Amino acid sequence: MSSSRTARERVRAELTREIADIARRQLATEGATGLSLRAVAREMGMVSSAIYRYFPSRDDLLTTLIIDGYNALGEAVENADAATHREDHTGRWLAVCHAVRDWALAHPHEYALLYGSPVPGYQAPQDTVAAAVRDTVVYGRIISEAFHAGALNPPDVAPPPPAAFAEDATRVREIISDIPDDVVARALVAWTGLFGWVSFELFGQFNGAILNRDPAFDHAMRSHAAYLGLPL
Amino acid sequence: MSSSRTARERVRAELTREIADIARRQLATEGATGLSLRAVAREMGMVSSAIYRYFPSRDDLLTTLIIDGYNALGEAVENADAATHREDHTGRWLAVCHAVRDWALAHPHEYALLYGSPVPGYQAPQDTVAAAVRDTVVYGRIISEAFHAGALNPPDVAPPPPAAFAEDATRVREIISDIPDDVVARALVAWTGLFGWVSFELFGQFNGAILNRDPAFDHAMRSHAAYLGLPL
DNA sequence: GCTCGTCAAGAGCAGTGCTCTCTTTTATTT
DNA sequence: AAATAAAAGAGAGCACTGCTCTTGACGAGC
Repeated sequence: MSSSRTARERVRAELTREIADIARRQLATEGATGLSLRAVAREMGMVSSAIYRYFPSRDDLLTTLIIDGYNALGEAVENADAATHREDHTGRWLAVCHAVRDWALAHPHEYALLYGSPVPGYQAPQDTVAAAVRDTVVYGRIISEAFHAGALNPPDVAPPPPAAFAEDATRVREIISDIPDDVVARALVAWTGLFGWVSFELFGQFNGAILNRDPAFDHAMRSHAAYLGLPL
Repeated sequence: MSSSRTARERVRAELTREIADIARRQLATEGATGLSLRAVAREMGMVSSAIYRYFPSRDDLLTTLIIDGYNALGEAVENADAATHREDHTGRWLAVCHAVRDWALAHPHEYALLYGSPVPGYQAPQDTVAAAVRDTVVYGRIISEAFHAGALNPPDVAPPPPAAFAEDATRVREIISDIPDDVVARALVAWTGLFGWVSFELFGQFNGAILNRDPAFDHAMRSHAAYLGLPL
């Protein structure tokens, strides 16, 4: 009884996975707007309406791809961090930066789906946020551990964060635990700086100007490290 | 002869402008992928094929909107800079930052078109780049003037840019004139940091975490100013 | 053995960008 | 003023999209 039911559910899970895989391949070549349910169905030898047995709408398929994307990026970041020495906080930060950029360059359309313009009419469901912060959690752990190891000695040039920032800092501390407001503020600047750079590079803003990008990126991220107070 | 010819060309120019205007309104409400030539034609009381007399393709209409967008943002940035004291370089930087963010918040879909995921299959023609650097030119002027006024005293924590950066720095100096490589590098970090923040805010990455955004943004941009070496 | 839920298939709806042809309007030339 | 050339609008049509609804087949549980 349950064995046959699982047999059915197993083929269902298998097909669901295959649809997502083909969709991901299409996403990689055509981009988000080029993702077509009918094309996926065609490639599977299915009729288009059959897809709807597995994904109630195109947006649901997109959601799956987004969650998978966040997880893939998060895993890449986790692996990069794990391959470094725990006490080498600067190395960990740089490893995270390069992991984000490398993954983005390898999966430009997926990156665009995660960090580019939101798909119009598409409202990200709550399921995505858990996966979305996976890389941020790694980043937060590095900052937090560096701070508590006394390895964060920021240059004394930045103004203190405004009082109005306290509330947001408390919320951020649910991810990056136990660091003072000013470190939260600096962490935010570095984090947005990382993704700002990657987005500029990927979305064509550097075209014709910044061409030798590997060393420029590395130096920019070292600059952020210096601003964070990480030792160089 | 020429007066009648201009009569025809005048109504043509008028219609072209009206199409672009309606398209911009649609873009503002529906987003880039929701921009439909047929809908524009419908709103104009035209038949869809007639639009093609004015814009050979949807991409051409998009190009027009993109150029207009860059110009609108560039003008906003220029005005913000012009409203400050020329010697107050920090104030000018902050004015530019807020102008970019304010414009982006007021025109989220247009900002997404300019700085978000590139539209798939769409190749930005050369016409766009002239308009695209308009805000960067203002920024570059501020940095350059601050440097030559001796107002740039960066904290001595950042590593010097790598030798491989020299070539790109030369290219950047065509926009930001006469500043040394390390200032170019810092300027790049701040510039990407600004747009990284705005993109995060606009594309939903701050949702549920950073809510009191005005003061947080202002502080973040002051931090970039400090890193640039601008006096606070 | 019969019923019932699951699934694939197909037709169809409303929409899209774009092209082609045909007709009407406008401007120029003879 | 009439004839000609150029430009623009109208409409049909192609191939495509997401999505819905109905029909028919198959396998599991009573």
